[in-house]
Amino acid sequence: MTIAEPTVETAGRDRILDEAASLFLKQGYEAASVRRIAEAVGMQAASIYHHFNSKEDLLEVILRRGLEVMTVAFDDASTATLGAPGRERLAAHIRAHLAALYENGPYTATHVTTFRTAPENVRTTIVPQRDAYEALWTTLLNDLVTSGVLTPDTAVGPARLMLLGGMNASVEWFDPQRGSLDDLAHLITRQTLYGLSNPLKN
Amino acid sequence: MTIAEPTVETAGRDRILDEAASLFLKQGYEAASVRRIAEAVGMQAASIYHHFNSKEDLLEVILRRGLEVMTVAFDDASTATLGAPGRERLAAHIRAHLAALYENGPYTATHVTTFRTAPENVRTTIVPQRDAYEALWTTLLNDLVTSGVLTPDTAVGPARLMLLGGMNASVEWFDPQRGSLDDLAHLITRQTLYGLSNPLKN
DNA sequence: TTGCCTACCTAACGTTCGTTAGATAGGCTT
DNA sequence: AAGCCTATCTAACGAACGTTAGGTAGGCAA
Repeated sequence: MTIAEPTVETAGRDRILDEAASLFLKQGYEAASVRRIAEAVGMQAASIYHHFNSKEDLLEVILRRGLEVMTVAFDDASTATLGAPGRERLAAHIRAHLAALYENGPYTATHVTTFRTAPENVRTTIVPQRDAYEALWTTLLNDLVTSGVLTPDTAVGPARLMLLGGMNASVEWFDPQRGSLDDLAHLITRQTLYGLSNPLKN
Repeated sequence: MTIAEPTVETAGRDRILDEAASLFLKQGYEAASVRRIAEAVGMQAASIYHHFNSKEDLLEVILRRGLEVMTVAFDDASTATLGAPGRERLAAHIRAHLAALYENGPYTATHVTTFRTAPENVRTTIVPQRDAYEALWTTLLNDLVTSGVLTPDTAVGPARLMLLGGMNASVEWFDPQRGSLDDLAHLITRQTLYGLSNPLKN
């Protein structure tokens, strides 16, 4: 009994997180009541509070986990393409972000759809970790500009926001059951690098 | 007293719509209570129900108005660039969609951020009108492919969703008070057509 | 001038919300 | 075997929710 709290990690807790994240994703944070979350898990509403201090606490854990899934995916893509050409590195990171959105549970998808309207105190505590993730992308894009892969006059800030925004918006229409994640990643990579213009009629 | 209902259109009603749309945009539909909306307008919660049948009714009117602002903007852009070159037509429609997001009130921005988690019956009644707007874009992009402006192997469906998704996602970061809407439109148009790749190192 | 209609008000309704208190049943430790 | 701890339960709290009933003041029409 040296350190008590953080070592406890039960299956019940993860079940709650899974169901809550799914409901937050589908209905939004406010619309998904603690009672409905509990019902989805198969327990009473009060039992949720054995695992979490409050509904806001539950949301914060979910948002943080979603961010962590993204960050890990980004780092994995970085180490996997350490010496690779710039275009390959970009492709790998796009693919990684999309994988974070559609694999390892609904946490990342819930994060990107719920963060904007989350209660202010929850949002505030998460902002630093979120800025860190965006900084990873900024560094990557800056590298690609410096190494000449991207146009020298690239506006890195807007480019990053458009790219991430476009990928995140795909949660509204892309169904990983119906479409291939690799196809989506290739499509977005190609469109990001070369655009839609017909090269023969430039 | 031939036709009573639809002729009534008061300033009070529009005030309610404005404040409600702003609150739905900032906090989400569920989090923005009727009482808070009424407070923002400067009246009592019960007075809202003199103008609207229910909170869902209020949301539906707002979502529909947001869609109408988009559609009118699109049609205006179409007639304004009837004989123009393909790239100019695309640029005009991108600029028009962004203008719909950031001018004429928060209705369009509220639509694109609130629609996904809106109550199902509200969403259902709006879907046809929404499909009609997306069809406008599909037709435009198909025309641009046929006329050779866009690559023949363009996947029009995903391309449309990425473009609209990227533009809509800009409501999370673009502030029309700080940045120029024309600059944003040019940036998105250019990135959509030509991508970020360095043409010298192709 | 009377009467009606519009646009608000006050008061209250039943429901659902997040949350807490306290009990219980089963498993692990001693 | 005794005691504790974890995970759940039932019951209930006060607050906030969307909504309704009924009243009132002012302007317009007859």
